[in-house]
Amino acid sequence: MLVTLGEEVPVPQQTPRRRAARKPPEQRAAEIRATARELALADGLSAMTLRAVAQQAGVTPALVAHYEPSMEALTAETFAVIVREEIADVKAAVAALAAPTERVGYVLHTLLDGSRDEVTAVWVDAWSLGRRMDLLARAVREQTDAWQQLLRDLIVAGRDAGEFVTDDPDSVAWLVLGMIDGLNAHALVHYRDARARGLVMSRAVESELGLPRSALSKPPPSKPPVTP
Amino acid sequence: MLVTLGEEVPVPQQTPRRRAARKPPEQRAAEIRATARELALADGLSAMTLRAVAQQAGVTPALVAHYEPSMEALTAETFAVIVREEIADVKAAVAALAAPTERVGYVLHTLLDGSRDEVTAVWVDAWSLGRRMDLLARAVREQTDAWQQLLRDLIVAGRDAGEFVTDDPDSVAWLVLGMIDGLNAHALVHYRDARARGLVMSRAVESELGLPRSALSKPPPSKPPVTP
DNA sequence: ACAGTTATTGATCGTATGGTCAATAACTGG
DNA sequence: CCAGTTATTGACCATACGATCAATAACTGT
Repeated sequence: MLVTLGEEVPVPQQTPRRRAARKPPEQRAAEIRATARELALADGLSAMTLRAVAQQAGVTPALVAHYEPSMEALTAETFAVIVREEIADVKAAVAALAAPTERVGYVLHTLLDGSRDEVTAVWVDAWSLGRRMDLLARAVREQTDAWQQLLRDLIVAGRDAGEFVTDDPDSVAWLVLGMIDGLNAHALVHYRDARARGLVMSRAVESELGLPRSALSKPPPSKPPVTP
Repeated sequence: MLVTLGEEVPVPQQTPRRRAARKPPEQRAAEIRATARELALADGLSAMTLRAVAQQAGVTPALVAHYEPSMEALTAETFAVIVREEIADVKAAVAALAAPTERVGYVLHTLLDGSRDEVTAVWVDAWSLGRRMDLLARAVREQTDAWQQLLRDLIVAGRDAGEFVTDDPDSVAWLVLGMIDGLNAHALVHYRDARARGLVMSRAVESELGLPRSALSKPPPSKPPVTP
């Protein structure tokens, strides 16, 4: 075979990626974690590979590995960040509402109207991956507890205010959380009408909390602030 | 470097695996699918790789690839088989019970007592993988519908028999299915007392079906037959 | 302007994935 | 007993994964 000098080597070379600018470690670390968060929300936790994060961050895989202890740790941490953010969002929104009934109504509505499907996908991935990743499983447990606690606190407050009637706020909180997660998981692969889901859910919770029919099914009065 | 004749080659060679016996294609195909089923139940759908199935079946990866159109197809089919089996189990067990209330009580009990955690894990994997595997997503939709239909039929029968009161069996069926899936997903990573889950769930369903308190919370009278 | 520090990288390793295909070896019927 | 059929395999391919480490290049303080 003849060798032609100056032959074009068919290196794919997708956008040659020049060297990343040197930045203070804290900033770079923050950027990498932010990128991981975006990636997880966009394509799921399992799409959050070393290489994918690196490319999205405009950086070498080696650098991601340098800043993060392991991909499992980054996955667990990213999951926790996303859920903490969701919880903080909801807490902030709820704080702007006065009555416990309104508050619970808002929570059900915002969690079931399909506007948080990306987060649902992250939860589902976490349940699945959590069986093989201990750190992630731990994070899932913690965040599940945090959610349950939020719901329980709302319920207890409502009971103390005389709006709800229940003898077991803890169990009701677990039940409601289970309903939300289950219905959302279904919605992920099988889009039934979000409205229908919201209605049946509201009815069930009304009954659990001793509320009059359709006390929860009305949409919330206004759209509270949401961290972007 | 000197070459020693008769040198031991450090091939790992874990149980040399002699050639698999020649079998009729239908039988071999059945064995491979059975192996896939066992693997999925034992370690989850995502553990069901070409090589893992092959090794478990005592066969070469190439043979698995030869008998199955693709791993995605095998995954989807295995998922469907497992869930169809679960549904058939429950249907058979329920048929042995007389009253609709008993039937619903049995379903709740058997789905929430933790004895079907392997299947729950398969569901969770399917929700997660289904976002990237179209065939699997399709199977998930079909089997979700099948489950909903089973529940709805039970509810309608109970209403017709005058035991249940509800004006929307379809929605109640979706709600109950959602509760079950959500609580089971939680149980997968976070073992709360199965008994507690069953109780709160029973109470909620009693209320949805207009049943008297603790009509469902009693354990079923006897253990109906289960396909192994 | 130079030396020291350190953020970033390329090269590489070992392992895993799903998939293809010609070659092999075990049956089968004549 | 032999020829034809075919179930099974080994040898690959291309790709992806997480991770490590010496080398490089961009800053910093003097």
